Amino acid sequence: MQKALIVEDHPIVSDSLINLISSSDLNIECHHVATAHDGLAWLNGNKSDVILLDINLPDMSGIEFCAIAKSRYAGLKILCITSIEQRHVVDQMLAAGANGFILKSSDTPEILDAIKQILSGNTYISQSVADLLKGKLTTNDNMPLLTRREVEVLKLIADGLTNQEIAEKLFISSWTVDSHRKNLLLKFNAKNTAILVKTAVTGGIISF
Amino acid sequence: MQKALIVEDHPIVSDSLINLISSSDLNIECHHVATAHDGLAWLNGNKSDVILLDINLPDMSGIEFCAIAKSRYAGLKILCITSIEQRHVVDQMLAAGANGFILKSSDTPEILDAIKQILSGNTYISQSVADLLKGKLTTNDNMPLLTRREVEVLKLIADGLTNQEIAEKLFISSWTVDSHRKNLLLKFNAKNTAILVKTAVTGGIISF
DNA sequence: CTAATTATCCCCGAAAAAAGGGATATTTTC
DNA sequence: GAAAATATCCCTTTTTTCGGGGATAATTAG
Repeated sequence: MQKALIVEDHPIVSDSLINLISSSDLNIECHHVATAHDGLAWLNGNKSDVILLDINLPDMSGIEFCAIAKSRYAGLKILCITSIEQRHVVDQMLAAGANGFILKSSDTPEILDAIKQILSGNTYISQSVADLLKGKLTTNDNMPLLTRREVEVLKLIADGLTNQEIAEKLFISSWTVDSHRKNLLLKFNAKNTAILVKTAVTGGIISF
Repeated sequence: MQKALIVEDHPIVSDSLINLISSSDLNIECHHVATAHDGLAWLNGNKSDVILLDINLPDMSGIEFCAIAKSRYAGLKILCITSIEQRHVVDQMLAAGANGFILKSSDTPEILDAIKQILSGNTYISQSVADLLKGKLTTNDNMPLLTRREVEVLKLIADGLTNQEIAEKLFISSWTVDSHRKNLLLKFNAKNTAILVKTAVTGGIISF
């Protein structure tokens, strides 16, 4: 008997997952918590083989939770289940040590398959997520590839700083900031700052 | 036997809903579609008593879908099920004629209760949503209250239009647009367009 | 090592936005 | 009906952005 911990704040989803697993051929016992805090508390005293993890938790980002859990319990497998289909989240999640990644929009059999795969030591990435990583971008992702500096400048622009202010903050000339700004407008094919920021935010490049 | 249409693009959620309803004491037959387009097509030829509607659909906003469905089929009841817990969405949804509103984070019994309530002609609003409407704002909502015109102008600003272009589009003077812009900056306490747009997008006032 | 990319710096002129004033008509709300 | 909110229009000055150039170090990738 293996054990799974479901960290998910939407009962409708967690109920479905528990039902799915218990009625499958997997011999897994599920425990369910709704917050990252409760999840970490439960791990501290209970052995788990796999965590089914929602990215949007009320008290902590799934990315943080994943990083913490992985650093404490080496053998633990983490399968992320989310509805966010944006590249940067997948990147960060995998960097945090996630073993698998599926979307809520995945078929239910795919979820069971993913659990089997990661329990046997593989990394499971659903096709739609794999497409994202390969840059095939099946859905809404035509975000340009930015350099580190450009992202940095973009965030400061979105925070309302002027070229001059950004220049002072980054210890560079305002001419340089202007160059980056122009490149950003070019890469995003944006007419002005307003639509540049909007595109960047909706595209997930700027979070909060 | 009454009929329900589930409009929801996440199989994990729709499966759970179907399961929930069929194993309840409600005598309801469920039909499931994943897109707004399919939903409208099905309604055009099949009687439905109630729609369980997700707000985030791939091809259309749930708000639009709600407005269209309500205008075509007067007796139809619509229960919105979403994870978005922001005030403006609730407002728009109710304005579009929704009969009920619950969150995905609602307990499963609450969902059945909501269906019963709206089928018997009541409007059901879950406690957490009611709290939002009362302005208690349990989570993150410090968005200023905007007028219709301000929202209109804000969206066009975020789309990259200049004051002059907005003026032409709305058949008003560019001075007027400038006034609205100033009020927006004031209400959002924003230094410039960049942070104004960012705040509006992350706050959910501008969708896509 | 070479080529490409990235980061840096520079100039100019036109366009737009921001900050600062106003004012008046029309709705909506009380 | 009166008060408040909303939408409209107007002007000036300063700041900032945008479009169009250009150029040179420092990395990075092949």
